[in-house]
This record gives sequence, structure tokens and C-alpha cells, in this order.
Amino acid sequence: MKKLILIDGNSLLFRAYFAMRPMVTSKGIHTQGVFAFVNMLGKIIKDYEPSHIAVAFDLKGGTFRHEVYKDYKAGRLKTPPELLSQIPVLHDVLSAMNIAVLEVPQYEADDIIGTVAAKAESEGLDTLVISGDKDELQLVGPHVNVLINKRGMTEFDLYDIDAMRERYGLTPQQFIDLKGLMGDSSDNIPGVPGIGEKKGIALLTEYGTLENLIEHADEVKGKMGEKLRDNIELAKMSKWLATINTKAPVEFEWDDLRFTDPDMDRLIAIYTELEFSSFIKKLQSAGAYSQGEETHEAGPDLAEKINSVKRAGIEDFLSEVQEGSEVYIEAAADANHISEPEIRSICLFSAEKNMACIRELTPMDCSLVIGQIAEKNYSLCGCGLKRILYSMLAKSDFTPYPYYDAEIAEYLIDANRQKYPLDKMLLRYAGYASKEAEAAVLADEVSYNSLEADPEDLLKRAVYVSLVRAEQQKLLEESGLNDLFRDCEMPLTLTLARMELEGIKCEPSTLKEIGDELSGNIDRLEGEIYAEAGREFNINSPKQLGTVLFEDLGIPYPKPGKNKSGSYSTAADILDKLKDDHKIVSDVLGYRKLAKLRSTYVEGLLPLIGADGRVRPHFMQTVTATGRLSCTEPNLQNIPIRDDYGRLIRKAFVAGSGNVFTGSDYSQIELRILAALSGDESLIADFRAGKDIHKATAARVFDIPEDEVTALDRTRAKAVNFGVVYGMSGFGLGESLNITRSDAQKYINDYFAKHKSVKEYLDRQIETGENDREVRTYFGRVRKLPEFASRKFMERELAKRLAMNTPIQGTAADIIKIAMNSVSSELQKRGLASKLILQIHDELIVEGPESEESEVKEILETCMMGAADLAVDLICDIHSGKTWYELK
DNA sequence: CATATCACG
DNA sequence: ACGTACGTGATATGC
Repeated sequence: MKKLILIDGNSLLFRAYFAMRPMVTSKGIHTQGVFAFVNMLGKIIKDYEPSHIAVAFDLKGGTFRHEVYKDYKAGRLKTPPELLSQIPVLHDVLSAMNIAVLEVPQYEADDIIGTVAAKAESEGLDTLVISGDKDELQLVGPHVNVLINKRGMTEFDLYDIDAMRERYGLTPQQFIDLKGLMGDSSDNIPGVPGIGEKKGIALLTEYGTLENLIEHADEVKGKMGEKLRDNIELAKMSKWLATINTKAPVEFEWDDLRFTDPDMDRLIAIYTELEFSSFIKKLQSAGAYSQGEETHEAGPDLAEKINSVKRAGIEDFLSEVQEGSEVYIEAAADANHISEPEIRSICLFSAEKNMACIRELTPMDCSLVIGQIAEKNYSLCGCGLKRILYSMLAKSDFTPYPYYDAEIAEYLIDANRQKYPLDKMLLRYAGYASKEAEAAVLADEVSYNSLEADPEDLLKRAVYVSLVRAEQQKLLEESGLNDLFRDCEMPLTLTLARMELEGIKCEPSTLKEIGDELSGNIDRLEGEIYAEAGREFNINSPKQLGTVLFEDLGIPYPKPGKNKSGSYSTAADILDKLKDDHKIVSDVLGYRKLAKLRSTYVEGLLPLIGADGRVRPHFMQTVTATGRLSCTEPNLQNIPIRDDYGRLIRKAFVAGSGNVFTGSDYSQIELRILAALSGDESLIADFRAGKDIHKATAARVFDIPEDEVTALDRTRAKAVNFGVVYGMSGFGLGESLNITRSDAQKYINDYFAKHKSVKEYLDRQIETGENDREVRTYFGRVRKLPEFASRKFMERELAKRLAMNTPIQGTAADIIKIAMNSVSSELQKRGLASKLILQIHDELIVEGPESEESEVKEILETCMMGAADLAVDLICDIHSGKTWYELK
């Protein structure tokens, strides 16, 4: 059942403001209006449980009423600036709460509310209008109630038709007539002089409406009758002024007004700024984050905790804190991967002994101290441990043991976030909202450089992690993420540190040769394009390019309408359709390809090559929503391969002397996972029989013998297979195959008719996503899907596709992570010199001595195949070569 | 700082 | 009636 709440924002904020004593934050922001408003809002939502909600505001500037009666609302006391300044603040809060705000120029909030309420009424929705004054009472109807703030923050009067009759003896419509008669001093509506509420009600009780009263004006006796007859026009205008316009041009869809979950991070950030600690506490106890943990006042308590930690020298710490103990570790370290790794200071903290050691390091004693620490085999805890592991690995041969990483834990709890700053976790789990904490974790912002960190801040961070851990760990446990955390992600962080440290050799000379050749071709194409266009312009600017192609040259734009930004798209799929008819278009496409190669893969790569000739990327473990890794500086997961020419870039990546690369990629891992998770018998049978899956799919879907499948059939089946994994639509498939939507839809229908289990499986994922607002991979990795609660249709459709895709893509990510750990530790265990150096989502690359090649192949095959035990085997293709290019 | 484009799986 | 396939990162342009 839909239940709608409409709030008159200005009027309620006004009442809220005067219901409170002044509140000012330490930065001087006045907040009492917003505070009381949020308080009221919380109570109303709790009591009424709306499915839809919106807040309407008046906009500055005149209204249509002023055009008729310029003194409308004249003589009002000026709104205090302390209140005025809270309107934008309230907008921010509402936006973070995901509550729709409605504003229409020239119309008042009343009119907006009246219009929306009228639409709701006509569609049978129950509506509750909330205001601070009585202007809206005329909107009361069979399905519309009005709640008026009486006084304070909690006292409201509810008006329905009966309550109106009881209080005024009038219908809501008569309430407008009453205003026409008695006027409204606050809005400067004149009314009829000498007629107030009492006389007005009496007249309307007798005559029904203002119009009828005017008709019988001569019947009214005495002085009152005289006044009435003298002021008929005034009464008419007053009624018009007081009448809420229920035909305001408000543009909205019901979906826009859906009541959904707030943007928790933003809301907490805003409340922190406004110093609304009690609201933050409420949000937390609402179960979104920590489970009813007390909110601590920031400051003394936290500082005290840190002050109480016993300081020790490194020798004392290492002898006092036993081998294998849990130790929180932080370091001022630079792991930028271009210059030599450096550690300026390191901090160890034992929560158990409440003891810490802060040690500044010099280039002279760094390796020694790190070695001493590593030797103790502590269970290391921290936040973003990979950087520290990397630095430690660079300084000593001992293997550190990562045990608990708060950033990774938080990522497993919610992979949708953009960042995982420690101060936010401290607030969330330990209830400390602290500026100091914010400052102390500032160095965390760039996750691989904290060289300038104050050594004292290191201890603070170590303590923060220890405070976060208990509650966070409970959440991991409750969400069934313990195994994945302990057995997959924590070992992986060490595996990644090792890979990053190893890096891959990249020859600048080869890159430069390719760059020179590219430059030649780019210059040539540039000249031809200018000649064809008849003038010079910036080909790299889509805006200028669009103008040249579709306006100057008049090439017909092959797509109906322009972009949302009002420009032509010059993306490759558009230009592809034109390239056969216009040479300039194919030249532009060629130019773009080459320019991309030069800027990204030649000029972008060169400065990232270290002094030893190797590039060391950062494999990011807490970025993607699905559980995949990402890779930066440089991104070695998108080095060209599909295009023969771009592929040449791979020749610059070479094995060290005497070494070879061995690469192994999973064959069709996502489709195998789909087959296994859905239990689809035909897909499973195809894989078990070792068939070409796209060909087999084509034969089945198009109902033809396998040996009659044409290349085109196979291409189409392949696109359908991809589409299934992505949660395709007819439109999307049609677009990618350049066929009509209905043809594409037919393929999809035929596919699902032949793969009923797949259809059932995907539908199940959507249902799970809708019910739980999350889906899981085979290994239990979770992705929250707040998109299902969106007001926007498009986002809810997206949620469905994510629900279908994430378990597949995420399971593949889980599997290769498991394989990476076993490959890395197996190489280590066997004392081989070969090292895992790259992961490209479904592929691992190892570099090592030629003599180890066959053993490495065996390890890769065993570890990758053995990473999961599914209904279909995980098959790998393995190749070796002296350069990355040859790895095919 | 956002947008468009294009490289990869 | 909506707009439309999943996940990334780097670069260039232009507000």
C-alpha cells in the first residue's frame, strides 16, 4: 500500500527553528532549525511508515500571486539570517537522506503540495501533508490528512474531514471561503474588514459558500452586511489568493518520491560537520553499522587510551611481546614503486600488553630492524598492510605474516565504497568522531606513500585499528565472510606485495621505437584528416570532431538525437557505421587508435619504469564491487592484445636475462561458472565433452547440426553467451551485433528456451537481490545492491543486471585469487626462483629461469585447476615466451 | 572536476 | 514509459 508524506519545508523549518534554543557548531554554523526538523521528520517517518515522501520548498523571488496582488505577503518580518542559512543545510541533509525535494519557480510550497496531493488523491494514495501553519487545511480530503505542528518538536494536530468539522464546523472547501472573508494577516490577505473567524464561520454555516453568500449579500443584516456588500471584490480576491493552486507545473514520477535508505556515509559526514552526535548514534544503533555500541565523546577518552600505552624500545618490545603474537603495525613508508622503497619509522603495538614501540629508522639500520621484527613471525594487524609488507619484503628476506587488515575487512563488508579511511571506521565501530583521528589517517589517503607521517600518528593509527577490530570482526563473522577473509584475502595481500615488488621488466628503447613509428603514422593521418575536413582542428576533441563531421561536412548522424549534453557522439561504434562511406571517418578511427597507443602505452608507461628497468604496478585489493583486483600506475591489466598493431606494445615487456614468462589463462571461466552454478545440463555436458562452447550454443539455439554452424552463427552465439553473463537486454545485444532489437530479443528467447536452468538461476539471483538487497558469490563474497531500493527505474533495472552478473564475475575473481595464493606459496615452498608477477582477471603470468619452465607450467595448471571443485573442470591454456608478446 | 573515449577481462 | 549488457584505469578536453 502506497503511503505518501508531503512536507512544507519552509513552514516546518520555521516552526522547528522557533521550537529550539539556539544551537551553533564550533565552526559557527547555526543548526537548531535543521536539528529540530530532522527530529520531527524521524518521528513522523517512524509513526507513519511512508512508502513515498517529498519536501516542498518556496523559491526566492515572486509568485504568480504577486503579479495580481503585489502586496501579497508584504509587511512580513524578515526571516532571521540564522534561519535562512539553514535552508541549504537542510537541502544537503535531505539529499543525503535520499528524500526528494520539490521546488517550482513562481509557485509556493503549498501549491506544489496541493498539486502532488491532488494527483495522489486521484490515484487512491493515502497522503499526509505536514506543515507548520494552517494554510494547507483546505487540502484535507477522503485520502488526504494534514498534520500541523502545534508547539515544540513533538506536538502535532492531525486533521481529517471529521476533525475539520469538529474544530471549525466547516468542510475543507469552506475553509478557503473562510479565508476569503476573514483574510490572513500573516500573508497580508485583506479579507472583509470587520469579519473574523467567528462571524465568518457563522456566515458560511448559513450560506455554504462565499459565492452563495455574495449572491445573498443583501440578506445579511446590520453593519456586517454593509461591510460585506462594500467589499465583495476584496473578498473574491482574498479567496483567490488563499486558494492553493493544484495545477502547478510540478514534474515528478512516483518513483522519484520513493522512500529509500539514506546515503549513510554522506549523512554521517554531514551530521559530523553539524555536530549532531546523537543522530549519528541513532544511525549506528539502527543496525546499519555497529550494533548499539556507545558513542564516545571525541577527545579526552581517545587521547587517554593512547597516552596509557607503555612505550618501549625495540629490544624490549621484541622480548616482551612473544613470537607469533598479534601486533598492530604501522610505518612511515614510501612504496611508490618508482623510487627505492624507504621506511623512515615503524610502530609496533601490542593491544594485549598495551605496549608500543615507535622506532625511527635510518638507511643503515632499517634492514636490520625490519629483519628482527619479521623474525618474530607476529600476526600483523593494520589498515592497508600491503604497503608495509612491500616495504618489509624489500628490506629483509623474512616473510611477514599479515593477519588482520581493517581496510580489507571493511571492503568485504561493503565493496561498494570508494575509499576505506580509518577515521570513518573508528567512528562507525568505536563511536569516536575525532578531528585528530582524521588528521592522523590523512597520510592514508595515498595508500602507497606515508613517508612524511608523524611517528606519533603511527601509534594513533595502530590503536585505532585495534579499537575498530572487535566490532568489525563481529560483522565479518555475522556476514559469513570469515573464511574468505582469512583464507583468501589476507594471504592475497602478501601475494600481491610480492608480485608488486617483483614487477616486470619493460624496455624503454622498444617502447620508443614503437612511439616513433606511431608518431609518423599519426602525423600522416592528421594531415589527411585536415585536408579532408578543409581545415585544421583538434581531432582529440570529440566536440570539435562532431562539429566537423556532422555539421561542416554534413555527414548524416546515424543515431536519432544527440547526447544528453547536447553533443554528437563520436565513439567508435558510431563512426564504425560511417567508415565505409567516408574516408575521413576511417582516418579518424585510425588516428584515434594510434593516438591512444602513443599517449597511454608509450608516453604514459615510460615515466613509470624504475631505475632497474622494471615497472611495479599497484594491484588494488579494495576497489571493485565484484571482488576483482584492479591495477594502477601502470595498469598492466589493459595492455593491448585484441588489435594486432597495439599488441606490439607487449614486445616491450621482456623476461629478465635467462628468464621466460609462463602465462596461463582460464578457458571460458565465467561460462563454466554459469554452467556450474545454474546446473544447466546441456552447458555442463558441452564443457565436459571439451566442445567449443560458442559453437555448441549456436547449434542448440539455432537448431542446426554443429558442423553446419557458420562463423556468423558462432559470433552471434558468442555475443549471446556474453550477454547472458551481463544480464543482457534485447537492446544491448542488438546494439553489439548491429541487428534489430526484435531479432536480438528472439535470440535471447531462443537461448533461454534451450537453457531453462540458466533462466531459472538468473531469476533466482534477481529475487535474492530484491529480497536481501545483496547477492553472493560461490565463496560467500557479498555485494550489496542498494540499487534495488532506488527511486529510479533505470537503477532498479541495473540492480537486476548486477544481481545476475556479480555472482559470476565475483566467483571467477574468488577462484583466481585462491589460485594466486597457491601458485605464489608453491613457488616459494619449492624454493624456485620463479615468481608470480601479473594477474589479468582470468590469467596469471610467472617469470623465472628457463630451467624452471616445465615445473612452473605444472604448478600453474595444478593450482589453477585445483582452486575450486565445480561441476565442470577449470581448464587452462598455458604458453611460454621471452616477451609478453610471444605469450600466445 | 566531469565527460568522452578507448584499452583490457 | 522508462533507456538499456558487467567490471576496471588512463588520457585529453573543456567547463
